[in-house]
Amino acid sequence: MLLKTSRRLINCVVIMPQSSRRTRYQPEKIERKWQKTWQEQAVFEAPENTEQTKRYLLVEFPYPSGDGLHVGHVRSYSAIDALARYSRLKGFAVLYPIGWDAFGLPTENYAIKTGVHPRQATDTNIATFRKQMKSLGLSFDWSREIDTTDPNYYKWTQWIFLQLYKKGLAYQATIPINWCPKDKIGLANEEVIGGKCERCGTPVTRRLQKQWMLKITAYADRLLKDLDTVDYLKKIKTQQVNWIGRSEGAEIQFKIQNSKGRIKVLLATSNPSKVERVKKLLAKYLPEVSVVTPAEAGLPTVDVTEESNLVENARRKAKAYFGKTDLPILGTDTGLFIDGEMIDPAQVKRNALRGRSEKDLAPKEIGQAILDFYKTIVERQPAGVAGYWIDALVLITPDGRETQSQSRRDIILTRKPHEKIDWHFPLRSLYRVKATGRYPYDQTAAEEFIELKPYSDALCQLLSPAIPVFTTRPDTIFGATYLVVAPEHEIIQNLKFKIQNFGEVEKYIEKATKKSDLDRTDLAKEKTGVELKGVKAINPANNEEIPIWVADYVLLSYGTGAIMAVPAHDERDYEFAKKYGLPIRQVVAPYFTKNAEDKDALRPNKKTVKRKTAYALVYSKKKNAFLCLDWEKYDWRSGIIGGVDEGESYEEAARREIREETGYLNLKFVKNLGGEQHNHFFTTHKDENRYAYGQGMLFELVDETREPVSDEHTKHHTAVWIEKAKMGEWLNLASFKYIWEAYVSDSNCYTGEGVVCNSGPYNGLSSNEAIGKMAKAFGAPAVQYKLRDWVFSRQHYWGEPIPIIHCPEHGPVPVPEDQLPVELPYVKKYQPTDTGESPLAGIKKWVNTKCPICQKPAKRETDTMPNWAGSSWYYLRFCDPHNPTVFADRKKLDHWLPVDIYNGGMEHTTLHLLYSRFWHKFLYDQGLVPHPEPYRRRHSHGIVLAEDGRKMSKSFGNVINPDDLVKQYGADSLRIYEMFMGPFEDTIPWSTQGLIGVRRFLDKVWDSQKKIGKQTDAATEKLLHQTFQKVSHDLETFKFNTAVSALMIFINHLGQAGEISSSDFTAFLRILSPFAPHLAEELWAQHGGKGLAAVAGWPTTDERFLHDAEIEIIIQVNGKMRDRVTVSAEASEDEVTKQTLSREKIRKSLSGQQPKKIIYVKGKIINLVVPNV
RNA sequence: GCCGCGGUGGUGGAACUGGUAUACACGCAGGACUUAAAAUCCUGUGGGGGCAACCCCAUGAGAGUUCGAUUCUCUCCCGCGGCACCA
Repeated sequence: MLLKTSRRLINCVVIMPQSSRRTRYQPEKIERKWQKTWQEQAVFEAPENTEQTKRYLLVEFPYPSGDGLHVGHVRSYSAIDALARYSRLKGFAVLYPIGWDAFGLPTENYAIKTGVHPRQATDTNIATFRKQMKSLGLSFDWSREIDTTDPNYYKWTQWIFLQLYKKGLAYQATIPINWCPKDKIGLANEEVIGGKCERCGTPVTRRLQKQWMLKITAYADRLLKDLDTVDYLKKIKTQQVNWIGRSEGAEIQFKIQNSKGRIKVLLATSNPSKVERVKKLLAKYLPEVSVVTPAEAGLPTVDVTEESNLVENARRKAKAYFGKTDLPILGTDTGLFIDGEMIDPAQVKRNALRGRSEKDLAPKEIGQAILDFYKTIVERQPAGVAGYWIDALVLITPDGRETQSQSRRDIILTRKPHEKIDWHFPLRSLYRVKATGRYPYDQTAAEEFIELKPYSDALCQLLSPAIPVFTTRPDTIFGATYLVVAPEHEIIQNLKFKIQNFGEVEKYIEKATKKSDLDRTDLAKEKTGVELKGVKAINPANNEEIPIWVADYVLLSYGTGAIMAVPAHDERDYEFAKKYGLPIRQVVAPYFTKNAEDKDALRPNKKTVKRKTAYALVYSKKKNAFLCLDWEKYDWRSGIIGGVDEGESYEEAARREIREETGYLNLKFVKNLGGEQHNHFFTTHKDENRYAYGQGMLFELVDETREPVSDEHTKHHTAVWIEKAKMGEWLNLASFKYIWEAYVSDSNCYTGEGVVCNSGPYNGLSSNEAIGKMAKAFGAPAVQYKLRDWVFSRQHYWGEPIPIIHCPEHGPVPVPEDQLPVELPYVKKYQPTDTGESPLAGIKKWVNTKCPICQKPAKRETDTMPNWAGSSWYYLRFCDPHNPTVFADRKKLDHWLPVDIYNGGMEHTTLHLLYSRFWHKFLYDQGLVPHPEPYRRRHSHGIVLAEDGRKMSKSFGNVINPDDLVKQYGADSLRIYEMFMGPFEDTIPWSTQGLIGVRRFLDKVWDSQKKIGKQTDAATEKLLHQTFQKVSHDLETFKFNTAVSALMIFINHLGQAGEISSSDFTAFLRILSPFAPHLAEELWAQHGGKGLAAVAGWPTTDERFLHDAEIEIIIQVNGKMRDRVTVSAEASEDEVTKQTLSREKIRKSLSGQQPKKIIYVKGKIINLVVPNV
């Protein structure tokens, strides 16, 4: 109450002009008036049929929350508004639109809590926002206002989704999602705060759920590359680059080692001749596989003699074998089995054609459709399925025709269901089938089996798969001493029958997958894992058998979900290997050489001599110090170094050198330090280049027993004991710095580049050369991205329904475009269902519909789209917001696109920007938009913190409400203050005092009316033109704060000394109007401005005022400012020098000396250099 | 840990391309007006020394390059933002 009263008191004072000597302006009297005028005259509607150059300025459209406009919004809108108004004055045709990104969770949560329908809440919030924005006098083109929750808008959001679907870029996949076990609801990543549910704080777990996905990864490469073509703030680009996370390396296959008879498979036939043939083939080509017949496995024999009853046979087999045996099943004659599920071949074809008639399609298209359909079936399978043994009933011939194929078959296999599959393979094999007119297993001829190698390869892969591994360091492959696979990796399930400790492995997997993300990152820093006993992989570089481990430090979602572990050169692998006692083999040696400037730098014309060298650190416990050498002829400070003689080991050489150079005799070898290292430098005393390669070692001094050291040794260096604490500083040779590092960190892991060693024929290559060569030799160069596909499903009510209908027969079918939009039904309950489905699932009337293909009962998709959907293309709709027939008319898009300047919060610079760039590129590929990139330039404004430096938040009670500020100080003050507070991109705390300062400035502007006279005085005129220049430049470069300061400087000057003509005064009003549009407009009207200041044009700078006839030269002595001298602008260097030297002050500074050197920078500075002053 | 950005008065910040460090604003101090307060106006305001002219020091710390460094290079410290076992 008290607060309110005092505030009112302040208001009263503000309003009473008689109480102040300076006249003050009254914003509340003028602002509303001009806002009305602008609206009535439609001055801010984007002109389309003009000759003017267009400029499209865009601010992120807000989410109309219940809290109303935030001062952070105002910061962005005012600044870009200043730019928009400036651009109009400059003569551009400006599009500066606004709308509402209104779908989203807060509104839905509010609805759940209060029972107010989201539609109604949204409308209320929008009305508030609109009113607030209008009260600020923002020059938006309100005729183009859009709302993402308007069916006329989201019709096109849905339409774009369907285009993505039709191009195979939208698909369904079962993936782990964040799940709140208390609320029983799936959570988006944004709703998970610190591993906990945003609403109730329950720790989030993972749960598999079928979700719609968008294949943004297909655009990863272009999203990255095209960043070169746009002008974004550097940090925004970096964020995008990091998010996409491209890394180059190699994919390498590690085969699983097999041994005879280790794998047993069930042969799904009892036909004796077939059993015999298969056994014979397997014995020859896959000896590790042995076959069990159903009879041997105690399973019933299924009679499949009648080929005409194919489907029935398949069904019977499936019933008899699948799920009843824990052996993998090898081949059947009939039907189409996918992981035990029997699929009716006729149905396959029908589904594949998706309601299109066979007659309308070319044979090739039919073939492709069927193949595509197989893909979707296979890819739909959850992870962990062994592979797919499909007896295809449809064959495609080389010319693409479909043939009768009941007795033929094909194998379609996949390594990993959700990963890319070499779909070329089955087709190619089929060609061969056609060529020979036979198919594999009925023919026993070995050649034919070989000729049909893809089959045998595929079979091998199914039964003894390889593990693909991605690495950025193929040069370290000889050091790969074990493999690690992610707990969810399918290979583990595939190898189920080989893994001896499968129980233990399963337990580990269960524990690992149950861990939430929180546990996996924050807590479980200590690496854990279990070896897959009974299976080994083959290192393709050296054919060594290496163990395979499962560990959760390897992530399924990156690369291939498996790694080759190189403990010697990767810290994570090193840590793991140390813990579990796995072998560590060094294959890259660090390579040290000297810079060209150094006196030990290599001399190219000298020969290089190789020398095996021992590097020893000797530690004395008693002294807590190390035995070192201080070199006489060189600036070297090292440990003990010495060449290794013929027949000597490193240790022997080290012991000998220690004795010879320091005399110490009793030493204990402790361990190697840092492995092999290479040093390449020039030796002055030998006049040759030396290539010293060798091993660092740690010894401990046992006792002081010592023999005398010969003069020959002491003349080169002195033996000294250096305290442990000083060693790091003291050592200065790269070789020993490296050894010391290894000692201190107690790690022999070296992750840098160097020279390849212990790698057979590759020894001696630099790691860079080796990366290329080894990648090709043992695998294939490959590129990986961190970017994942976009999870596009939300189980919420308040979002765009995904326009898909699920038909039991035809699968997912797109809603025909003429039936869009699929409108959100009106409901009373928004709570999610127990099953984690969207609340829409409960609305039977809406869910149940007809299949667009067969008209039989079908169900609507109940998931809705995420918030990001509507905002991924809104800038397109602004070009043509009311078009009922297309999302935007192409001509209008051609006219307005791309967005010239786009501003928004830093929080949207990764996801939103990436998503909308992705959609835009997709639309570009479809020929629907004119450019590959939507935004030419992107800026981000900094956050406005509360006055106390914390985030503004209701709970802290430190929120600043723009409405109060407008009421108390006027919209113009608020707008200018938000620009003046600091650099646009910086986070800055709010300061109401600062705002008051700006208000004083506006009062001064108002007051300066009385300075209007007949003529502008010279100084004022000059400053005015300089201000035109400065303000223009600063606006273009987003330096709003200094633009405002330039205006203040001018007004300060005018208030103190100046006189100004009426026309110059109104010229000032024009440059003021982007910042304080209301005040400028009012004064403009009062002082005879024609029309509106908002469209009055930008004053031209008279260049004459930017250059002075006389300039001031700064005089420095030794770089320090001592005096200044005014000379004519054309003055020559000699003249300036003469004048400078004649000055009393300078002569005093020089104290009689003559300058040794004089540096003159034209028109700026003259610097006199004297030896000592 | 990695990547990016930054560190300038009591405070927000300014300084073009290496050339007068601290513009503009807030705050503070003193003064004017006023019975008084507010408002407004004037003056001062990085630190130290000096009666003064003027001098010295200062852009996170330390080094380097340069006639001259807030600006460029290296090392370190601190803060912010992003990513986080990314193979």
